[in-house]
Amino acid sequence: MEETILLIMYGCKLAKDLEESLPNLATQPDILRKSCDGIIGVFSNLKELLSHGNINFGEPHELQQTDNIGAGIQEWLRTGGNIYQAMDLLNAQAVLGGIGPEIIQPVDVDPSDSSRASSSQSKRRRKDDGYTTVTRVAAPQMGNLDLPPEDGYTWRKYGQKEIFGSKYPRSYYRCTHQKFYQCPAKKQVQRLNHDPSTFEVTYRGGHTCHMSSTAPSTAAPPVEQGMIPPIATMLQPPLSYNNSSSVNTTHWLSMEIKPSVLESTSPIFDMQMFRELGGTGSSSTTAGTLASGRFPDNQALPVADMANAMFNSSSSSTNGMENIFSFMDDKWNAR
DNA sequence: GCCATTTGACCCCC
DNA sequence: GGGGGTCAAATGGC
Repeated sequence: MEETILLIMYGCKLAKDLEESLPNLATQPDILRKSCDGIIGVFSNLKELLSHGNINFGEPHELQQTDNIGAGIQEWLRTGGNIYQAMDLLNAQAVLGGIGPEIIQPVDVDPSDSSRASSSQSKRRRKDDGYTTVTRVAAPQMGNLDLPPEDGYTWRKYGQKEIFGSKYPRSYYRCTHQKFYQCPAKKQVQRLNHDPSTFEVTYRGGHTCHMSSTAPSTAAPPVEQGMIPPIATMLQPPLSYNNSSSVNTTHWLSMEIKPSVLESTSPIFDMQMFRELGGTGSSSTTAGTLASGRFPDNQALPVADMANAMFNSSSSSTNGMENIFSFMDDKWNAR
C-alpha cells in the first residue's frame, strides 16, 4: 500500500513539475512529450498495481523512463524513504522527462560500511557525503558567463581545480550555511568540454539548512527562459501559506476533488495534516502561481500548491516531508 | 571587520 | 604515483 501511495505522490510530483515548467516548454513539444510519457508511465504502473497488485517495473518493453523511475522508487522504499533520496528521485524525473538535468546518479552509500568507517575519521573525507546528483544546466547567456547557474541556494566557493583531460577547471562550492546549520550540501560546477555553454553541476549531500526552523529560507529565484530549476529550487517552501481560512474543495489538475474523496482515498491525505501542512487554499500560492494569477483567493487549490504543501511545507516546526512519511518510517522500521 | 574568492598545499584513495 | 577533493592563508570588496 505504501508503494501505491508513493507512486501516486510521485506521479503528482511529475505533474506538478510539468505544470511549473509549462511556460518554458510551450515551444518544445519533444520535451513536453517526454514529460508526458514519464507521467503516463508512472500512472500506468499505478494502474497496473491497483489492478493486479504488483508494479510492472521490470518489463523490458516498457518505457525506459518507467524502468528507471521504478528502480528509483524501489530503492527509495528499500532505504526507508530518505528525503534526500526523494529529492534525487524527483530530480530524476526531470531528467527522464528531458527537461533539464540529464544524468542522475543516486549513489547509495552504506553507512555501515566498516571498511570505510575506519578511514572516515579523517577530516578529509571522500565519497561518503551521501547521494550524488549530476545535472546539466545552461550557462548564462549574458552577464558574467563564468558564474555558475543560480539554483536557489547560496553557495560559498572553497576550491577550484584543473581537471585532467578537461579544458575547464572544476569549481567546488559548499553551502553558505554549513557552519551554522552543519549543512553538508556541496556542489561542483564544471563546463562541458564539448559544450562550454553548458555547466555540469554535481550536487553532493542534501541541504539541511532549509529544514531548520531557524534556518534562512529564500524564495526560489525566477526561472530563466530555457532553464529548468533543479529540484532543490522546486523544493523551496512557498512564500507564505495562510492557515486562517478553510477550503471546501480542491482541484487535482483539472479535476475537482472534494475533501471527502481525499479523506477516503488514503491516510496520507488526512485533512487535518493537510491543513497543518498549509493546504488551506486561501492565498496559499507559490510565487509562480501568484504571479500568474491563475488561482485567485478563495478558489481552488491547484495541484502544484497541494504538492507544495505536501513536499515543501516549512510552516510547522517539523519538515513537511517528514510529516508525510513519518507514519511510513514507523512501518518501515517495524519490518 | 566581515565575508567571499583565490590559490597553493595537503592528503585521501584508486 | 597521480588525480581529485579539501584546507587554509592571503587577498579583495563592501
